[in-house]
Amino acid sequence: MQPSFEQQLINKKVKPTAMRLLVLEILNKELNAISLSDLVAKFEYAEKSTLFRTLKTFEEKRLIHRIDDGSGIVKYALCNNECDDIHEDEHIHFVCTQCKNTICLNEVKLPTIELPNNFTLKNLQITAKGICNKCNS
Amino acid sequence: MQPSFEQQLINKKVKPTAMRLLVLEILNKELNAISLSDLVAKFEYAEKSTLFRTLKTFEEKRLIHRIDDGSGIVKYALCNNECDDIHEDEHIHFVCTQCKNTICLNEVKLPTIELPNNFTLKNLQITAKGICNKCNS
DNA sequence: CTTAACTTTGCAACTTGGTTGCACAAAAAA
DNA sequence: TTTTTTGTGCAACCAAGTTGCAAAGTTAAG
Repeated sequence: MQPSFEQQLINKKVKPTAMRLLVLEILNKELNAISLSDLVAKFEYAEKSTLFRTLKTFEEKRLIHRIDDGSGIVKYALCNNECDDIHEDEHIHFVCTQCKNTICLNEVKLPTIELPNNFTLKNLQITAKGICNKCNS
Repeated sequence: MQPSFEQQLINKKVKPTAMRLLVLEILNKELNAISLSDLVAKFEYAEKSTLFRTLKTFEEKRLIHRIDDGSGIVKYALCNNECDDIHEDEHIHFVCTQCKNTICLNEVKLPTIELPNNFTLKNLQITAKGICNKCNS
């Protein structure tokens, strides 16, 4: 059974304020990755800086991970549970060129890449662009 | 034999102004991808908007390609010759976490990725992060 | 050659995303 | 309850990217 939003926050050592609960709720509802502006837009009276700091806290405490999908705008999505330890955002992101949504493809496994001599790989960031399942149907 | 800078511009149907020749020269010297600000910094008296438009023109006329390496800052690098037709930036970019340079790895071939059902792939953008050959030696 | 038409450049100004300082409110600790 | 810490709201700022406009430069037409 899913822990409550409040419990989710407590588990990650984040004090569950009203603001944070609201943001967490939105992130849970949201299937796609959202940006700070997206988030601001979901509130009637929004304080950008507070939301910014909320996202920052969530990221530091590993509730969410940051996504750079090549749009130039940072987006965020909830972490999977595994994020607890590694927090390496080790999955592909898909950007639909039609609906513009950014989706975490957790199930797709990362390929191995052969780098030239003397290059050391720390981490791979892959963004696939195309048409998503919803726009295709 | 390499065509002159002027000839390169004419070939791509770009009027070879003094400004553009200077920028092309810089891009040719530069091994790594550079941003607009990087470019501005290379001039004593620089007009950001002119350089911005120069890069834009170069990109439209396919002399250079745009790179989003996850830094949030757009960078540019000269196209290979093949860019004439496809202009799909079909190679991996490497970002060195030490020297911060962004390098086009033209020789590394792109992996194939299996997307879930109903996703159509148009294009893959891969950024590898780690330590580059220079920093490693 | 001279005027008209178009292109490029320089300058200022603006937009947007991201970020910070500061004071006040709220919560936790003493 | 008082002190200390933490969170929030507001204003302001920064950097990257971008645009409008007029002056300068180029090219084409008469």
